[in-house]
Amino acid sequence: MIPKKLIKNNRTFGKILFIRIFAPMRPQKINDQDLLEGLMSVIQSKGYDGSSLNELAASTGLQKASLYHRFPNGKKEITTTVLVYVEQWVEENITKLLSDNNIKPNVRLEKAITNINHLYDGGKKICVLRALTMDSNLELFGGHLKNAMINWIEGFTNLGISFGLSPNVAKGKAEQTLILVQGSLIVSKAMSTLNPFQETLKTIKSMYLSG
Amino acid sequence: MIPKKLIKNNRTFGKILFIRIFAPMRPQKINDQDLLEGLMSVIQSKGYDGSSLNELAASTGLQKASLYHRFPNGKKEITTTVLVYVEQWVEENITKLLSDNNIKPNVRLEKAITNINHLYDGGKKICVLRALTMDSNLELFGGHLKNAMINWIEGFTNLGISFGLSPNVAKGKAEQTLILVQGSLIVSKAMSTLNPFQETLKTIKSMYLSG
DNA sequence: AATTATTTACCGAATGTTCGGTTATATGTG
DNA sequence: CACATATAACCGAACATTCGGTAAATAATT
Repeated sequence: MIPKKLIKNNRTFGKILFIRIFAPMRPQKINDQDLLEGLMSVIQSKGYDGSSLNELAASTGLQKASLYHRFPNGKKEITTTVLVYVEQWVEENITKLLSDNNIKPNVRLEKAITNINHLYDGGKKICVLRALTMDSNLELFGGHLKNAMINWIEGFTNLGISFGLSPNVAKGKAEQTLILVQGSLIVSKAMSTLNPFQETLKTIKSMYLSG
Repeated sequence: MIPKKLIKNNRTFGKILFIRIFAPMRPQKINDQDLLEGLMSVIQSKGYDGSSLNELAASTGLQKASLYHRFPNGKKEITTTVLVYVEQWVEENITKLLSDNNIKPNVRLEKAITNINHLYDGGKKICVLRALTMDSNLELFGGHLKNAMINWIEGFTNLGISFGLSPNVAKGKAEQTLILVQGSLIVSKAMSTLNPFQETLKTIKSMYLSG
C-alpha cells in the first residue's frame, strides 16, 4: 500500500509512480536561462500591460506563486530582469563585438548582423525594447531602454570609426542602424512579411561597405 | 419648492438650478470629432491593453456606460473606430495629397512632411499604428494596420514617380519613409529627445530632393 | 533539522460589461 | 396647436471576470 503521506501530494505521487521506480531522478530547479527566455517571449509579444502573471508563469512551467518566490517584487521585477538580460545581450553581441579592434571591421559587421537577425528570429519577433516604450511604461523602464540603445549606438559608432569615418558621422550612421532596425521590425509585423526587415539588414551592410 | 421629481436626478437638478433659469440650453451630444480625439490620445499613449475604459471615458467627458451607448461592442469597437479614423487621416493627408498631380512634387512633399510632423506632435506622440502592433492585437486590428501602411506607401510611391523614379525604385523609397518614421519615433521616445524624429524628417526630404 | 522550492487556495482591487432608469429630442397623430 | 409615442443620449450602480499579489502548507534538498 502506498503511504498516505505520498498520496496526499499528487506531484510526488506521480513522480514516484511513473519515474522514481525506474530512474530515481530528482526534480531539478528550473534553469534560470530557460526561465528568462520564457518570460521574455511573453513580454516581447504582449508588452507589459498585456502580459498577465498567469501567462508569464505558464511560459516557465511554474505556478504563479512560484514566480513570486523567484521575483518577490512581482511583475515589475520580472520585466526589469528581462530588460537587464536584453541590456547584457546588446552589450555582449553588439557593443563589445563591434568595438573589438582585433577583428576586421567587415567581419565584425557581418557577425553583428547575424546576431541581430538571430535575436529577432529573422523579423518575426517584436523587439522587447519597443514593446516597453508605451508612455505608461517609460517611468518604470525608461532607464534600461535608453541604456540598451546607447550601447547599440556606441557599438556601431566604433564600427564606423574603424571604417574610417569621423566620430560625428559614425554616430549619425549608428543611430540610423537603430532606427532602421526598429522601424523595419514594425513594418514587417504590420505587413506580415519579413521582407522589410531582411532588406534593412542588407541596407545596413551596404551603408558601411559601400560608403 | 422644487418638485421631488426634479431633485431625484441631480443632472437635471443642476441644469435647472444653474443653467436653465438663465439660458434654457439643451444638453447636446458630445461632438464625434472631440470624442475620437480624446479616445485616440489615450490609445496611442497606452496601447490597447494599457487603456482602461475608465481612462477612455474620462478622456471624453462621458461616463463609462455612456461610451457603451456609442460603442455597443466596447473596447474593441472603440479601438477599431480610432483605427479607421487614422486610416482616413493617412488616406487624406498622405495618399491623396502625394498623389495629386496638380501640385508640384516638392510642394506635395513639403506639405506631407508638415502633416506628419503635426500628427506626431514633433515626435512627442506615439504612432497609433505602432501602439497596436503587439502580437495579441494583430488578429483584432491587423487589417487596419496593414491598410494604413499600404496607403502610406502608395502615396510616397506616387510622389517618387512624380519625381521621375521608376515604380519599383519609388516603392522601395516609399517603404523607407515608413520605416524611418516609425523607427525614429521609437528611438526618440526611448532616448527622450525629439532629435531622431526631426532629423529623419529632413532625411526623407533630401531623399527625394537630392536624389 | 533547517532551508529552499513549489503548490494549492485564496484575497481585494480593478477590469470590461450590462442593467435599469431619467431626460431631452424627434416623430408622429388628432 | 396639443398630445402621445418613440428614440437617442446619458448616468449610477451592479455585474462577472480577471488581475496582481499573499498565506499556509507540502515537498525536496542540504
